[in-house]
Amino acid sequence: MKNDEIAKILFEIGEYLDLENIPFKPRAYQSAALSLDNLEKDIEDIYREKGLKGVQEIPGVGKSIALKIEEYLKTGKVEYYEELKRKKPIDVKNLTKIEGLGPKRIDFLNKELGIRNVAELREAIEKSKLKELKGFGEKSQKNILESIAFMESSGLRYLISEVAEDVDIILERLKKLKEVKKIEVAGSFRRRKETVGDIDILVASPFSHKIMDEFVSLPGIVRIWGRGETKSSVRMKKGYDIDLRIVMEDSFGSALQYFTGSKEHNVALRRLAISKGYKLNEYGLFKNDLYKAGKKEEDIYEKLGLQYIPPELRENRGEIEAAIKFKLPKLIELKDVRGDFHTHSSFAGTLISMEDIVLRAMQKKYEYIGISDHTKELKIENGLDEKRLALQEKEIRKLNEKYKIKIFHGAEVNILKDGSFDIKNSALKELDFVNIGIHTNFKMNKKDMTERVLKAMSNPYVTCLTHPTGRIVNRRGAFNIDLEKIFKFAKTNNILLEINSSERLDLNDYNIRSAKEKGCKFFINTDTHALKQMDRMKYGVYQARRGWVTKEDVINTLPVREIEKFLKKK
DNA sequence: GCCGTTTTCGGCCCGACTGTTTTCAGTCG
Repeated sequence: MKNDEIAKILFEIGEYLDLENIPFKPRAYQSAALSLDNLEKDIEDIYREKGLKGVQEIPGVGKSIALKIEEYLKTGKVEYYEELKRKKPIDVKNLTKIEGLGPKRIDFLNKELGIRNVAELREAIEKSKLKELKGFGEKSQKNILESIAFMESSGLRYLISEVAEDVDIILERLKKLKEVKKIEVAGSFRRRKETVGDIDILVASPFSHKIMDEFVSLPGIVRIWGRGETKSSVRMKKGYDIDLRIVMEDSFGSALQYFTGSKEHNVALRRLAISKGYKLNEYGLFKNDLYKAGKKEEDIYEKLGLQYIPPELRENRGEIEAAIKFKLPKLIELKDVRGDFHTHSSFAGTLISMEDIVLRAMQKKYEYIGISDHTKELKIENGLDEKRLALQEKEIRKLNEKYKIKIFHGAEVNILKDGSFDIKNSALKELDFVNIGIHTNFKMNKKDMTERVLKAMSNPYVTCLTHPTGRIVNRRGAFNIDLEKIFKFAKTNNILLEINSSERLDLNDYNIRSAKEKGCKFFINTDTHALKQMDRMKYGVYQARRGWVTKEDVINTLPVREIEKFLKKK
């Protein structure tokens, strides 16, 4: 989609204008960029269908920016942007990533030392030129150099599943202190964003010394960035930072709201507060300087006349408007899930027996469990052919007799390059459910890939399309596919879409929401290849929540009788 | 440059911290 490309250009225009110290325009460009980034529809389609007027309907896009978007769609370039780059050939995008450097200082460094990019900045520091400048010194020079080094060594964001364990340990340790009255994780971790840059932990307490002492002596810390009365930061072994903030109990709710973000949500919320004659900050909600709320987060939303907004929805993607009308969906919860339809057993490629899977499912108090091994094309997974699938059926029947939990027999069938399957319909017919997914030939153009998947979905035995975009967070991007068409087809033909809880997290939050809006239903599955992975269901549920999904949208929340009916219809 | 149940003109979120100053600009979240 051109959306990203244009968003990037608009964002950078904002950064260049920032360098020139122009007020307000930078924000205008950057909010238009954000809005474009969040757009569900393809900007090219919008322009084709509704022209310039349609483009102007995008929030934050007025006449001037719409014209620039049109120019890009027609010529592949925005002259205004090219001119800004010519005038100031500075790599603003990467320079602003360096901590302690913003537009003003970048422009200053360019004027004083002619610095245009990170490499030249590093060179200047190595020659100790920076610290001679007005407003810079030994310390800022050192900090900048460290930030460059860190950026070059990692730069990635972390999956929440990668940091969750550390977070749990820290919370448990700090909770034990009697000085800690309340404690919560805030930031993007609390919003359950798929990846986080750092972790924010918030504590309510009147005494802070002991808490800070404990915090900076936690296991896994490699360095301490700062240590103050109310705020300290540490760098963890894995490479990310944890910030701890201590506030008074009366401000805990407002601080939690503030530090949970997102930034965009907070900006919108504060605007709303102002329009109602309030002032909102991390210390509380005030009217005429009188404290009105702040102890509990819920009170702030209530005083503003809003339904409580769960953290997962706080992205300024319509949640405030919905909360004004008390029309927020009741989001799905982990406890609503009654089974898992994507597990791989040792009958094919993994090390876990079907019985292990069944026992683990019972431990989780599931009502049912689906076993879905790969089919034969996936040699590496020892994929099953028709014969072995029939053998597996016998084993599963035995297990069904032995245990109370209902075991469904399925498969994860490969969608071949031409959209056909690597296994016969006669075998699929015998299964309780059929997942289909792409595991090979990722590199196709959008049209061919879409046709391939649509053809696969037209097979009458298909229950669910697994990991529909093929992406793996931080590792592999989505393949080219027209999701709008896929979602429409899924809705019409009653095919479920998978919310995959593994590091794929596929569908992602945006796609989930757009599928839901088209009336699609989902499976949330773990894609288990090792027993422990059956525990990651929660990450799929988080994504679902971020996609505004309710229990009713997810088929594996149904009681066993109803899900049997659902599957039999296929 | 964008936007509108006080406005088509005049606003645009806000407080803390850092490193540098000697009262504050710039940056961050």
